[in-house]
Amino acid sequence: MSEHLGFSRSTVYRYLADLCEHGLLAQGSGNAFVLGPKIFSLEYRLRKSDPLTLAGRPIVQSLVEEFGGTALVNRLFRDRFICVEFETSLPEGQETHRRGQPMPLVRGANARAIQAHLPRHRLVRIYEENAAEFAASGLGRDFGELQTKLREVRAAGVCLSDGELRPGIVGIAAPILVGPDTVVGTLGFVDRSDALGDRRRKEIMAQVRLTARILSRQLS
Amino acid sequence: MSEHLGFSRSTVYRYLADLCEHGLLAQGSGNAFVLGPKIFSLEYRLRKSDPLTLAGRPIVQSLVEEFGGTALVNRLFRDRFICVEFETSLPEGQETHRRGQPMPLVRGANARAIQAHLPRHRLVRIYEENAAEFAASGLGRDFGELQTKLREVRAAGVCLSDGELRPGIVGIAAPILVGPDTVVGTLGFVDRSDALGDRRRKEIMAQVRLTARILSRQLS
DNA sequence: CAAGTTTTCCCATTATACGGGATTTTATTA
DNA sequence: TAATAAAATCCCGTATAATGGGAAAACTTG
Repeated sequence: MSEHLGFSRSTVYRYLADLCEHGLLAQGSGNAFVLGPKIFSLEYRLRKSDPLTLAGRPIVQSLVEEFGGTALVNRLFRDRFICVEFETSLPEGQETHRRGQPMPLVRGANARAIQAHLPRHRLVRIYEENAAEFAASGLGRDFGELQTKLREVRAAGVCLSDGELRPGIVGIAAPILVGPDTVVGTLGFVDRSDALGDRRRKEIMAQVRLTARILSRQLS
Repeated sequence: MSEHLGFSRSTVYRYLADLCEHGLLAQGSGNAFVLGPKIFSLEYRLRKSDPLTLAGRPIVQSLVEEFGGTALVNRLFRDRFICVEFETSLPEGQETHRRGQPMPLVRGANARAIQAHLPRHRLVRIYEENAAEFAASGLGRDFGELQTKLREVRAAGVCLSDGELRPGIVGIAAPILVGPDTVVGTLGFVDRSDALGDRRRKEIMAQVRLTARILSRQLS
């Protein structure tokens, strides 16, 4: 560790002792270190206090009860986009998503829902940093084209992607907004393409759009 | 904040900026600060890597499927004792326990299961720090009496408490051990007293004991 | 039990975090 | 919209606290 971090051995010992002392690390079996109890308690606090997580839980549960598949709430931080709540009807271990997982900001329905409501300068930044990926995935060979597509998404209030992130998987997502038009996250739904007929997709899109709007209102 | 923490205003601004920078805090709506995205991703890592959590999940699920009620895995850290995995058949919001919640080390079945396998000096310390509570709850007016009781628990490999922590609630717990006799946590089961007849209790105790032993072996 | 290894402890040095104050930005009111 | 007040950010010299070297202690291993 000392080598890897570029600190002297004494310093590494002290660091480890301090981190353990404060519960951020813990000595696991053998001579291994694992993340400590503080992580659990911080997550517990977060879960109990974060309004998005709190309000999102019953919603994702209801969606999955109604339509099967997987439903998730994702939260946008300054630069990261993370799944903060999810529910699935899939058997244990087969989930495609999980709490805490980083979500892509470029491709997929959830990314699109975010992009559509991002202030221009933030969108530009994302576009520039990932120009190659945008071009490769077809949507937006230039920035103008992207904007046109996003304007549609914005008008619709919900968006669908089929096989854009993973082949054979459909994603449906709607933005969660606070205030007039500030996006703080998305409500997403995911299922296998062949499990969802055209009629079903429309139905789910309508529901996701509505529930995301309810969530938005609860937070405002 | 500056007043409360005893730091100058500049320092507090810098702290907040740094913490946000690293994702430990995030600026919430308004001028509030909330725990940041790093908490989610750390918890995610922990969940994916911690063997106790990993191995515990299917077990608590199966127990609840079989017997209803609530099942939990608790992990003992140096000084803290925390629920790291739980499953319940109770409707949302009515759970008595949750992931991340600190568990008591003095009273209740889980506490007893830990105490019974703690090295002497650690038990002494806990006893001394909480002598009043031990005495008040009847078990162990002196250290000798406590030891006698714990010896029984240890022999049985499982223990039951009725209304010891919360009136009308039964707890059943067995220690999770690695190596010859090092306790790292407990497997617990909780339900309403009136929902469990004598026969049922015996049945569950046997199962909890067995599954805790399986868990122990998986970890060793 | 001795040789080797790991861990802890201590202290002088240096680097970096701190707070005061200047500067910029945001909010408030007339 | 301008003027005033308040809040937030930035900058830099000083002082404090983190660092690494090395000695001592504890633990492994042959």
